[in-house]
This record gives sequence, C-alpha cells and structure tokens, in this order.
Amino acid sequence: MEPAPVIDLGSLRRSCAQCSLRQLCLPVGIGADDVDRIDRLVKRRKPVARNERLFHTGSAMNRLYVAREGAFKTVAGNEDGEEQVMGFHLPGELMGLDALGTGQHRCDAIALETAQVCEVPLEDLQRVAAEVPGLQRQLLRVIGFSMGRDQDHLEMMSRRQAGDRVMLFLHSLSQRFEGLGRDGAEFSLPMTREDIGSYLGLVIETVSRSFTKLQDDGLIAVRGRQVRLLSARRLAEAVHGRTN
Amino acid sequence: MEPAPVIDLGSLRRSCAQCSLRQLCLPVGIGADDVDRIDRLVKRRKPVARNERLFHTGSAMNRLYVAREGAFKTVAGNEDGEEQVMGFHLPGELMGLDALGTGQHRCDAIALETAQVCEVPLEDLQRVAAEVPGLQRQLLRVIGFSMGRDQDHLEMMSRRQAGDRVMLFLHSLSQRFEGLGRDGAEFSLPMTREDIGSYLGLVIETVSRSFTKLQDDGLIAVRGRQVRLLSARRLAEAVHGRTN
DNA sequence: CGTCGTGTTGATCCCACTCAAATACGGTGG
DNA sequence: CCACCGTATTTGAGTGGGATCAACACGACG
Repeated sequence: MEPAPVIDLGSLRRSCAQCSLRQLCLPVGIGADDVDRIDRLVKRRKPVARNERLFHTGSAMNRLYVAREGAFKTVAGNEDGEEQVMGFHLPGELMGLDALGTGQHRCDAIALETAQVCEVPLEDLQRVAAEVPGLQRQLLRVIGFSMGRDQDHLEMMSRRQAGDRVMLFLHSLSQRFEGLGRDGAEFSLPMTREDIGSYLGLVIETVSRSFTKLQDDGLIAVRGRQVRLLSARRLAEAVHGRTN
Repeated sequence: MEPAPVIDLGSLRRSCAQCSLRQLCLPVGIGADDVDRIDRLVKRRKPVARNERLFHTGSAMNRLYVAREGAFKTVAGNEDGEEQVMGFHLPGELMGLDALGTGQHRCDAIALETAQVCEVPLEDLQRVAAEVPGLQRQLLRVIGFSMGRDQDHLEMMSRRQAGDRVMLFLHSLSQRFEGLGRDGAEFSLPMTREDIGSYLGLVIETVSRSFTKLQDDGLIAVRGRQVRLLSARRLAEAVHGRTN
C-alpha cells in the first residue's frame, strides 16, 4: 500500500471547503475545483490579538478582509482626536470595503477580542471573479450585505430616542448572531459600552441608562456584557417604529 | 457618392462616448469598441418627473440606476409612516445598490426635480464586466464611492451639534458639485429643508435655525435654496472637528 | 385674490449631555 | 487565596440644546 500523503490537518480544517462560513463567502453550487482555486487565494493570518489593527486610516488597500472568528470594529478618526465607531464586524462579514473608492482606507479595523481573519488580495480576487461563474455575483452580494448593515446603522442613528437606538442595535445584533447559527436571544456583547455609544451617537452614560431602562421595562435582561432578549414580540414592535 | 447613413443626433449626444459623466462610469483608457459595447447595455429613460419613483421598497432589483441629470433622494419607510432620507444622488452617482444583498430594494428612489437617468440591467453588466478589462474594477470603484458617501453621512449623523451636521452637509454637497465641474462655493439646493432634516436626523425648524445661525456667523449666505459658502477656511476647520 | 407648499421665527418643555462619584469587574502579583 | 489596581460600568444631580407646539412670511399658481 502506498504511504498516505502527508496532510496538514490544521490547514485542512481551515480551508474554505471545511469552513463553517463557507456559505457566506462562496457562491452556492460552486464546484470543488473552483473552491480549491479560491482557497489558494486566501491568506490566513495567525490569530489577531485584542486591540490589534488589521489596517489603518490612510493606508493603501490591497486586500479584502473577512472576519472568521471573533469580532472587530472599524473606527474613523476625527483629526481632533475624537473617534467614531463606523461598524462592528462578526464572522463572515467583510472589512476594508471603505477603500474601494479611493484605494485608501478611511478607517481603522480593530479586533475587539482575539480573532481569526482571512485576507484575500483584491487583484487576485478580481481576476478569479472574472472566470469563476457566480463568484463575481457573490462578491457583489456580500458587498450588498455590508451596505445593508450600514443602512441599518443609519436607521438606528435616525431614531430620536436613545432607548430606540439601543433597542434597534440589540435587535440587529441578534439577527446577525442568528444568521451565524448562534442563539439570537442570548449572547455576549463583544464591545464595550463606549463602543456602543460611539456607534449610536450616544454618550456612555446614556447607553448604560438605556440598558437598565430596557431591563426595568422587561424587554431585556442585562448583566455586564451578557444580554438576553425577553420579548421578541415587543422588541419587534418597537423596532418597527411603534414608540409605545 | 453614397447617401450618408441616417444618424439619430439625439441618441448620439446621449451615448456614453459623448457623456460628460463618462469618466464617472467608464474605466480610464477603455477602447472605443468596449465603450460601444457598454453603451448598448444602457437603457435611457425619458425624463423622470419630479416626485416620480425609479423603484420601490420591496420590489426586486434587476438593474442599476445612474443619475444623469437632476438629483434624487432615496427614502426608507418605517412601517409606521415615518420616512427617513437615506441619501441624495447627484449626476454620475449610483442608485439601487441597496438591493445588492437581498435582491430586493429597501428604499424608494424619488426624483427631486425633473431628471434624466441611465439604467443598466445587472445581468448584462456582470456578463460584460467579466470580459471587458477594467470595467469590473470600475464597478467596484463607483460602488466604493457610493459607500464613501454613506460613510460621510454617518459622520454627519455622529455630530452632536445641529450646526455641525448642517455644516458638514453643505461641505459634502459642495465637494460633490465641484467633482461635477460645477461651482462648489455657490449652488442651489435640490432638496427641501424637510429632506435635509430627515437626512441629518433633525426637525425642519432646527435645520432652518442652523442655516440662519451659520449666516449670522458669516460662514454662509442663504436665501431660500440658494447657498453661498463664504469662508472655505473656517468651514474646513469646522468640518475637521474643531467646534470653535 | 386666495390657496397651498415651503420656510422662518418665537416660546416652552424634555431628554440626553455634562460633571461627579460610587461600584463592579478582570487581571496581576504576592 | 487574597489584596490591589486599572478599567469598565452604573447611578445621581443639574444644565442646555433640540424637539414640540404655534404663528407667521413668502412665493408659485390657479
């Protein structure tokens, strides 16, 4: 019998073919050989430490980033020191798109916790996308999802009441967790109250007060970063504009 | 001598090759035959009347829209009747990207004035983009610019002071007008105060008061929808975070 | 001239920001 | 295991800026 070829179990497990997020990145019904081709494009970094940056404002973009495990935030810095959280990025979600227009990043991407990330050189991706049917379409789709989250963000920001913003925020996070196959009703927030405040245009104290208010009203249960959504019905009502 | 072929002067003038926005849509250094090929994809509607809708929330996306002349707004509707202006769209700017993810539009696109628009079937565009070098890249670029404007919007919304939001708004509009070769220091607003308020998360009265305040402070001159930016320096300072 | 849509201005109220302080939490070293 | 420290979070009291309610001005158009 031939000796079995040496297989790197680690890299196999981390391959696109085995990835739990496969459906988020790859077109449906793609052939195994095409998966393999895409897989060879992907560079997988060693774990990203908490507070480590994937890219910086002003730096040239040459790759797209996909969170694979752990969460990130993207932060745009006002020249006078104030920073604004532009988005949070869960596994399967793209980062770096902000530079598609100018070629230069306009925000920093920072790991909120120890994380894993896939990086894809944009040049290569475009070349392959022109050849692999469905990949181009899939790329546009994930870009579209990213824009959809930005629109959600905008809709949060357009709410006048702090409690409404926080509620929409929790609802949105819940949906995204569910999309990852996790529990959408109970989860742990990967970001600080400060991050949430910046993201929602509120100060940290207001975020904190909103959480306790929502808890007093019986909508959620909160202890530190652990959150449980209690009344999906009332939450959805509130999300859809009713201010009762 | 052969009789000259019949030429439709109107459609020639409206062709991509002659379009003043050509550089915004097409890759640089593209060949004349490729321009022609793209040109044949584009459907040009008859003028869009004020308040007419290009597409509706919930409808399936099958094309991308480019404003060619005149301005549009995109509006997301809360189920309870409240509408939120998600963006304004000047000539050369894309509309319809909101549906890239799900395939269904999540806002309405409404003409703010009589307008012209180019429509490109997404299917066809993707097919040609896979073949014409640079077109795919250009598509990503204009999508990137669109996301950049959304980020600008978010940065406006993150300002606490109403005056700052309005100032950023005017600055952003000014930049976009300049990019079109128009006067960035004096222009006419295509949208109502109400639209601006919705866009910025302010009520109409606050928008109005902010305008008069900015005028009293000598930063702008306003009469109705006619706006002149007086101090580019102080405006830029204010934009970059200093709250003086 | 009257009407409607749009924009401005005034008076008042309320919610989120600000300042301040107490408390809980996580990690580190003894 | 516990004491300690820095960070994160919560809670309280007071203030200010934008929302709200209301009235009026302006221009386009029939």
